[in-house]
Formats: sequence, C-alpha cells, structure tokens
Amino acid sequence: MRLVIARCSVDYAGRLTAHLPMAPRLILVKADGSVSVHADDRAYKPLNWMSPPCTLKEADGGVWTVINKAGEKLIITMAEILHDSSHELGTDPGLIKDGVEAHLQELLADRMETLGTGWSLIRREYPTAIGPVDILGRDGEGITVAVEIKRRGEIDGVEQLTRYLELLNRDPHLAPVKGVFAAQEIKPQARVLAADRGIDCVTLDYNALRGIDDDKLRLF
Amino acid sequence: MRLVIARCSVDYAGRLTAHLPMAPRLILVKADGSVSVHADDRAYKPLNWMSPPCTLKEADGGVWTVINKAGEKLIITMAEILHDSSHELGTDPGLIKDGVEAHLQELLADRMETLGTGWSLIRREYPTAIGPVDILGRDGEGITVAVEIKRRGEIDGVEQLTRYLELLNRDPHLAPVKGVFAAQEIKPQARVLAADRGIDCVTLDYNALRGIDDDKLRLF
DNA sequence: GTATTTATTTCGTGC
DNA sequence: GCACGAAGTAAATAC
Repeated sequence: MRLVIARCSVDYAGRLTAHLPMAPRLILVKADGSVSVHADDRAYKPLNWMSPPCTLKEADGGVWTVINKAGEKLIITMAEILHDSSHELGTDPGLIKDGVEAHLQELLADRMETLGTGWSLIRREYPTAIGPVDILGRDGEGITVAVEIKRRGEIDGVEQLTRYLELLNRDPHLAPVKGVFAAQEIKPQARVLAADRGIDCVTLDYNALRGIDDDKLRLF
Repeated sequence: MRLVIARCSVDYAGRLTAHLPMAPRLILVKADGSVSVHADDRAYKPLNWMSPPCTLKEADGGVWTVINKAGEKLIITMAEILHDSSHELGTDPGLIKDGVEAHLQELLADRMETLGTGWSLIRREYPTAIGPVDILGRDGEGITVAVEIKRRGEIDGVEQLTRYLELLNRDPHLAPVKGVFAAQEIKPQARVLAADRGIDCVTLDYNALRGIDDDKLRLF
C-alpha cells in the first residue's frame, strides 16, 4: 500500500467525465492495483478512483495515468509531493459479519407466532415460477399467508409481494392467500401501497426476535 | 488527515456486529471525524468504518474507541504502530461531474424525434400526485406519451411507469396515454414486463444523443 | 457466467 | 429535517 499526499489535479473520463481542480489530497494505491483520491471529508468515499483490474503508469513530470480494461482513464497531475510512503500489509484475514437479512428470515420462520396467535410455517423460500416466496405459512384460521421480508421495506418490496400473491392465488390448493410485508423499518409510501393492495405490514424488532439470550450487544 | 499503519484488531457493534482479527492495516482519520480501516485490497471500500458525526477516544494501551450518536461503536486495538503521520489538506474545491441521468433527460427532451418522426415535448418533470413523470410528450399522431428514463432499465422502472400511466389515463384531457421506457441498457426481465403492459422499450445511445460536436471524449 | 438482490449502502435533492 | 431516488453504485448470491 502506497500513501501519497500531494497537491494535484485529477481528470476522469469513463462512464462520466469529471474534473478536480488543483488541491492537496491523499492518493491511495493499494496492492490490488486500485487507486483512490481522497479529500479530508466525505467519510470513506473518495473524490475519484479506479477499481481493479487497472494499470498505473507514472510519467515524468508527475503525471499518473490509470487505465482499466474498458478504456476508462484517471489522470492525476501532481504539482507537489508532500508525503510518499509504502507499506507491506499482506493479505487480510477478512471480516466476520453477523446480523443481516437472511437472519431475519430464519428467526421469523422459527417464531411465526410473532405474526399472530396460532400462525405456523409451511416452508421458507417457497418456490414459484417468478421466484421464491420468503415465507409461506398459515394464520390462526388456517388461511395461507405469503410473507415478504426486507430489512428496509420499500415500495418495490410491496410490488414483489403483489406479484407473488397474484400467482399464488391462481393455485386452487392455496387460494385464498393473504400477504404480509415484514421489515425492520417500513417506508410510508410502501405502507400506503400495501394498504391499498390489502397487504398487512409488520415491523420486525431484530433484537426481540433474537431473544434475550443473545449477549453480543453487551460485549462492550 | 491522519494516516496510521498498525497491526490491529477491530470490533464493530452497531447495525450489525463484526470482528477483524489482528493484522496490519491502514487506519484513516479524516478531518470530518470519520475513521476507516483499510486492508490492501477491496478497492476503495474499507473493511470497517464510522461515518461522521462521531467521536474518537484514544485510551492508553493503544485502544481507540469511535462512537456515534446512535451508540454504534468501533473499537480498534493497536498491537504495533508501523507509521503515524498527520497532514493538513484544507477544504477541497470539489468535484465537477458530467454525464449522468439528468443529462439523458435533457438530451432526450431536446431530441424527441429520436423516439419517432413528429414526436414532440409537452414538458419535462410533468407533475402528478405520485411524483413527476420524466417526460410527457406527443407522438406523430398526437397521442400523449409518458417517457420514463433510466440509465439502467430494471423492473421497478417499469412498475413506476405503470403507476404513472394508470394515473395519467384517468385524466380525460390526456387519455389515452402511451408509455415509453427509455434507458441506456434494459434488463431482459424489465423488457418482458414492459411488453406485457404494452409499454415500448427504447435503448438510448448516450454518445449519439450528445452528438458529434462533443469533444470531451477525445480530450485524452 | 448471467441475472438478481443486498448494502453498516452512500449521496444528492425536493418537499 | 425527512423521504425518495440514483450511484462511475459495488459486492454477494441465486440460477
């Protein structure tokens, strides 16, 4: 990994064209070949970058040209180098994540009663011609229910569930099929559309679903 | 901007929990308060980060704690500092972009004949109760046309246009209203759904729309 | 390998 | 300030 602090201007010509006037910035060159140009703000997002695979050519006069296979170009013109250092990091052991959407589906499938008394699971990832329904189950009265799960419930999730319901309701063995849209957070527009389609909305509490036995949150 | 190269382990507890075992990495602390932990790959995306506003506390023994308002925590445990330098960059003059979707809309509005002989513009961003229609126009026979523009045409774009058409066709001054789905690239599924709804698909050639007078692509 | 879905999305823009 | 759509989205996953 190479770290360069320099006064530079940058031009990008690729999927769009962009220009950065002369100013001091960080240029980060990683071992994977990627180059990114950072200002002192915008969190981790660079002002400009080139993703690997790409090649960096350093011409005399402090002009760097980075090209990728698609012919996109990033041209960095250095006016003054303020810092330049390289460091061997080796390959990273990698990140261990926990707590995303697949998890919500498992948890809800195991706790269908969260949705109502007497509710039960038929199966997860119930296959249809247009894709799998997240959860197919039955409510307390034995009516079939299709559940669509999202972390954030938006309008296209409701559209998706609507398409499933249309299809499922053509099956005489299943019909009538009710719809439930379940998410940790449901956007107002999605809620309105769901109501209009006769679909119930349920807000999921991830920590409550996990149960009190999970102590990961109390580690710190 | 502060650059630290260090052997460290990282724990994040927030919207999810994540852990990084001990390894050499770059820790980037920006003037906006953001902290990001980079490995030597994954292009510009950090392994872990905290977005501003957040506060960094450096405890003895090389343990950094970054907290934000929502109570999310990023804990970096330093085992060995290999490099540590700080640099004043000042505020960046900023980026000048050109060539995204708003542009496609402008260009197409100015060249409605691209869609067919005698086609004309009524207005861009035609307001409706459920949001603005990208372009409202007329075809060669005077029929009203609603055009939805995307850079990449996917299924939700067709759904969006369908909702607009439903609404517009209720207006006796406009009805009947045809639909055109225009994008630089249209996914097969979106194409099938559009056909099913009686919506025409048009692939836009950005460079052709801009015309040959644009020499920006030949700058380099 | 292609198409689809997710993301600690982030980021801008309009209301 | 909130809600919604776009991103040079990129990355993971399903098919």
